[in-house]
Amino acid sequence: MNQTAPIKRKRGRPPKASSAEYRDTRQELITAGLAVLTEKGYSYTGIDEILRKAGVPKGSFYHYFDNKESFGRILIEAYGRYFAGKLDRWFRDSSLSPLQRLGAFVEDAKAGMEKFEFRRGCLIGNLGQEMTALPDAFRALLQDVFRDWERRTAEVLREAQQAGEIAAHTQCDQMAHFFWIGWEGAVLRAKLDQSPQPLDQFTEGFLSLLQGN
Amino acid sequence: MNQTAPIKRKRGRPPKASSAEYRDTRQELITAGLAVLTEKGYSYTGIDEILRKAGVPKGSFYHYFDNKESFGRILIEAYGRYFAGKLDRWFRDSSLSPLQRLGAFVEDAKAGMEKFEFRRGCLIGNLGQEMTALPDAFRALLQDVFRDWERRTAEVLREAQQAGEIAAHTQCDQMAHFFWIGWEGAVLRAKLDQSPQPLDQFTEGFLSLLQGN
DNA sequence: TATAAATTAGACCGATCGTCTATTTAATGA
DNA sequence: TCATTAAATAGACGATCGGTCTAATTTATA
Repeated sequence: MNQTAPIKRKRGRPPKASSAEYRDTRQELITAGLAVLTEKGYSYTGIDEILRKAGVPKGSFYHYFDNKESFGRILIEAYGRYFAGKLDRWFRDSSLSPLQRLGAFVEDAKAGMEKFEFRRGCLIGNLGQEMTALPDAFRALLQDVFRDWERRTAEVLREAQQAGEIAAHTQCDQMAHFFWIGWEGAVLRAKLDQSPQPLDQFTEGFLSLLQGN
Repeated sequence: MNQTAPIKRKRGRPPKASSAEYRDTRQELITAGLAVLTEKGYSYTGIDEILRKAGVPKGSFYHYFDNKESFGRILIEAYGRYFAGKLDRWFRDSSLSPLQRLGAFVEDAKAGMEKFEFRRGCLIGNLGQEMTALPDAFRALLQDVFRDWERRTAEVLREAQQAGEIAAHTQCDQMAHFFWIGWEGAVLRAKLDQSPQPLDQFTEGFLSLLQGN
């Protein structure tokens, strides 16, 4: 996010000593790309805007990436991994009960949206919505990410079951699927309303569905 | 949708007799605009694409509308009205119980998505997601539409309450809000998965939340 | 019959899109 | 040490965007 040093970007092959710079430009493009695409999606976003944000000249982009589509694929995978890590961080926190872990994730996600004044949403949700305008190859990637997140969520629900927090007959896989269907809607609405309220409202409903109010 | 007659579009002032044609071009632009924007959203869609789809030359667009933003506002309002009518049609069908009316709406919406092979979603949801890339004036319009749909939905829930289909302590306004938060997520996911399954999954969860299993 | 109103035709502008070639700099191998 | 190659940036390129504008055409109106 922050430019730790005002690195001079120079033409030509970089000196080997500072080989840190080699990866830097590429990583800065990915970071800037995620920032912009979580806000505005893929189709409408121009490469120029990402380059401007990263302070990288246009020629560099096509040195590090084949084209916009390839860049998009890399962003989807990077975001999927990033978010899976975030899920794990909370879902494996044994100092909390399984349902509390779910609640802790929600609070974290809320804070994440608030931090950017609800301008940034979920990359996967954004791209899912504009799927008809996207390269076909994106569909399977986006579906894979959801499958992964749902698998992790189902796992924490099964732990809640074992801990007796939710009924034994609860169908955890289906509930995890339901969560991610509705959660993306809540993120969308939070962006529209510029408020965490939809995230809370959906979470409350989901928890009360889990516990059979 | 279908061109009922192969109307010849002519230059010059139209004859007064067929004053139907006066509104025709304007209406065809709106229809084509809705078709494209429910698929791809606002920002990435060019006016040219809408004109091509409607078979209308560019000069006509700026005769009927001030600019793209104004056109967008008109589409939001048109879609809001269109969908409110669809809601009313089902929610006021007294041959069905209140909860059955909700289910009938869901079936109708599912059929609507299937008809276009899950390429078209909800205009309001689409625009909500890309809000950061939209004219500021759109925000309030989109929120108004959701408020309107939620009001109509809360009404049918209250009727379900009176009919004893759901508990008396159910907070109908909140439940209607929950429905529309999650429903938009389900539409998004149905588009990604090209399947009605997410719509069914969300509806099943919502109904079971309502009935407090 | 002259003028005004309504509509379409399509050229045009500056900006921006994604892509590609040329240039510059440093590492490498003989 | 010097030619060659690898790594990176610079910026041109044609296509297309939203938006505007003038001209052309047709009918209504007075």
